[in-house]
Order: sequence, then structure tokens, then C-alpha cells
Amino acid sequence: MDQKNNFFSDVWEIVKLIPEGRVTSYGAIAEYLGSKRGARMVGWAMNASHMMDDVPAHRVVNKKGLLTGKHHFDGVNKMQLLLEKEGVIIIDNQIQHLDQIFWDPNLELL
DNA sequence: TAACTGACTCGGT
DNA sequence: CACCGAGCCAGTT
Repeated sequence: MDQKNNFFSDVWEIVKLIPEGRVTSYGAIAEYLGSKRGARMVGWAMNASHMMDDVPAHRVVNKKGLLTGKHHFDGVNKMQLLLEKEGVIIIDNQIQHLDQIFWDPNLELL
């Protein structure tokens, strides 16, 4: 599992482009890559992003703004802590004002 | 080689 | 309004 230049890299590049204090959804990234339903793969790519410390995976949440992937971090509350540190308000694993801080690659990155 | 899994999303009931 | 099932892509076993 060395650095592979494939789907993972593409996802990582987009995640790296997420501005601080902003978040996006797996589906948005998947859609940017051309596969709206490939959101599952995006999450899988995030799992592989562990070897990439430059990938702010904590800024990627599901469409509901729920921190579904928090359990895959070092600490269960690491993800929420990082987001709150950037000014994101999170209550019960759910991001507040999601529509305000939501960053859509198709819309913003275009 | 074939089958299973997964940090998702949408639509129907 | 809440729960259930199906669809999607690629990597892993």
C-alpha cells in the first residue's frame, strides 16, 4: 500500500483544498469526481488518507453534517475537537450552521 | 475468479 | 416523521 496515484489521490487533493473552518460532504466530492453515488468510495479513500497527514479528513462529513467518521480517528472526539478548533460548532456529533460553512467543490472550486 | 465490504445518498413505504 | 431497501465504485480477501 504505497502511495498510489489513483482515486485516493484525487479525493485527497480536493479535501486539501477545503478552506479552514469549512466542511464538505462525501457526496459532494464524489459528485465532483463524476460519481454522485460513489460517496462510499470517498469515505474509503479517507480511510486510506491516514498515511497522508496533509489530508484534513475531519473536514469531511456526511450530508447531514454528522461526524460519521469520528470513530476512525485517533480519538473518538479528535475529529470534533479539530473542527471546533477551526470555529465549527458541533452538537451531538452534528455540525451546526452546516449550510453556512458547507464548502461545495462543484460550486466554490469551480 | 468471485464475493464482500465500506467514514454515503436517495427514494419509497 | 421514522424506518427500510436499493444503488453506486473500487479495493480487499
